[in-house]
Amino acid sequence: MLDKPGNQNRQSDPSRGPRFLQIVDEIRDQIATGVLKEHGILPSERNLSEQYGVSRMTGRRALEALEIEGLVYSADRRGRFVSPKRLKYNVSNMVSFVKTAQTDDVNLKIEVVATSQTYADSRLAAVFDQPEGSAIFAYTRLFHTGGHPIFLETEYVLADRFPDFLRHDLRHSTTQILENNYGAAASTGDIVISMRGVRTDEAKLLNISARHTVITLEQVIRDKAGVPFCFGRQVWRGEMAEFSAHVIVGQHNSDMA
Amino acid sequence: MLDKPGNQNRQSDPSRGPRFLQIVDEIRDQIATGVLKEHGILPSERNLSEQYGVSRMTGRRALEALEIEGLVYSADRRGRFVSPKRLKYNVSNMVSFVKTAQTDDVNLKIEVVATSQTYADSRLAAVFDQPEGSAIFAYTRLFHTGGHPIFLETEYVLADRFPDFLRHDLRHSTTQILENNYGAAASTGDIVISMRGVRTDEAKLLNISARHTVITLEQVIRDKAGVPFCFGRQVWRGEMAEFSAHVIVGQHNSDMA
DNA sequence: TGATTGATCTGGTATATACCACTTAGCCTT
DNA sequence: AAGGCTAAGTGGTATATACCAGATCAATCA
Repeated sequence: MLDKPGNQNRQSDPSRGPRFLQIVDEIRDQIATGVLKEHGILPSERNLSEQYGVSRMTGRRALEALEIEGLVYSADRRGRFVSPKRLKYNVSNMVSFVKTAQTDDVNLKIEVVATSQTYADSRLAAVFDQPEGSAIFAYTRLFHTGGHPIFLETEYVLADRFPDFLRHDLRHSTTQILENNYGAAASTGDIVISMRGVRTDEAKLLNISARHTVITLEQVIRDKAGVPFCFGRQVWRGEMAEFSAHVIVGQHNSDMA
Repeated sequence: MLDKPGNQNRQSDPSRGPRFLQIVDEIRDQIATGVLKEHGILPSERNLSEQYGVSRMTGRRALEALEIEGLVYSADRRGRFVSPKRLKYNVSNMVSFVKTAQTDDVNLKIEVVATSQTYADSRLAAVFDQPEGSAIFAYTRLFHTGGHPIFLETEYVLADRFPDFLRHDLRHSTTQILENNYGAAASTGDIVISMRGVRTDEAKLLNISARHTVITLEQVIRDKAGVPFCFGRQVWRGEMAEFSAHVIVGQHNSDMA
């Protein structure tokens, strides 16, 4: 059961900790100082192992550590690249988020992945405070910038209150569509944020491997009267996620488990 | 540069995808069905590799995948264990969070790691809208349940407004202390949530290895007049994190970068 | 010109081996 | 009973090797 004795394999001095972390530090510096730029390609695993005189697996460990940190992303069988800077999502300002992000240097693009008309399951019924089976419009969109996916969003709206909703161009701010065309203005919201492992279908759309973690954000949007009219689930690449919000203390709609 | 030819090493049928993912699926099932319970110990890497007839590294990959998912945590050189269920943090209800969590089945314990009196740097000065160098009380606390760390929190309060603050028992809700002893009631807050790699000092306190990701939550707490009186930074074990909040749409204090 | 092929790159998976630092439990002193 | 020691176990790190499948691109063929 014990590993058998054998030859020495440690290289260079182990005083500064694990070899792969030393490599991580060097590459992290190169990213910080701009030697490696956003979307710039990193050395391959084999290349790195030669550069530093370590085995491929050690070079790989270093690159994987950088991926976990979020500094680097991997494009399957094409190489690893420097992650772009985070996109900041202000939950309290959903309307202008899409607008500013689309005009900014960010150049946010929205791709409509799927649309459908379904009926409320127990969860949606509870969220909207409507009977089960109520007609619901659902649509899934992928947000990305320059071919780089950032997050997936599936939103649900009541079909009765927003007739022909799916006829609008969903590549724009839906909060804006709801406000301009139906007079439904967002006033407050309940959000739940959590971290978990990515699912395979999500991983494919987000262009990440199955071993990554994502941040999920669920939100119920209410009008001035407190009536919920939109429910959304977002799945963010972890390294791209940053959320801010202005919250009310003391009120609690915690029926969102 | 090409890998050289060699012997066959693939075992069993590769039709159902990578071997380590099949192992992951089996163990995930065992956790879901309760065969393995919260804080229950999992097979060791060597043990697992024998059970499934794979190499130790493959067994390791499986266990690491479960760690990334958040289903499993690793206690260095003691083994791997099933993660407890998430602790839900309602940002809109900070006061009762500590209270209910301490009486609940959760049995939340607070350990005071450090306290100090310092002076506001530019960041804190901006947050509190006070001149740089203002006296500040700072304290860091570790929240855990049954020896299992959940998150670290460092909070800052203005020393002038809350004299002798550090004299109170910080193992209780500080929001409550501030309200009961100084009449400072939380009314609204600005929060920022983000995911990143853990730092080594944090990793030590949270009892996780350096390759993990954490969720950070920063919050500025304001009274009824909108005056900020408490600033906090939380660092959560990713798999333990879940946040909910009641947010106001349309207002934005986005000077929290 | 346009499609196909093939060499060569990439990351992903897998095996086998080995040393290390640390924890734990039991045994054996004092 | 308290302390110290040791053997066995654990995860962490590291090397070396190998095969696979997808991506890329240049050379080649129709």
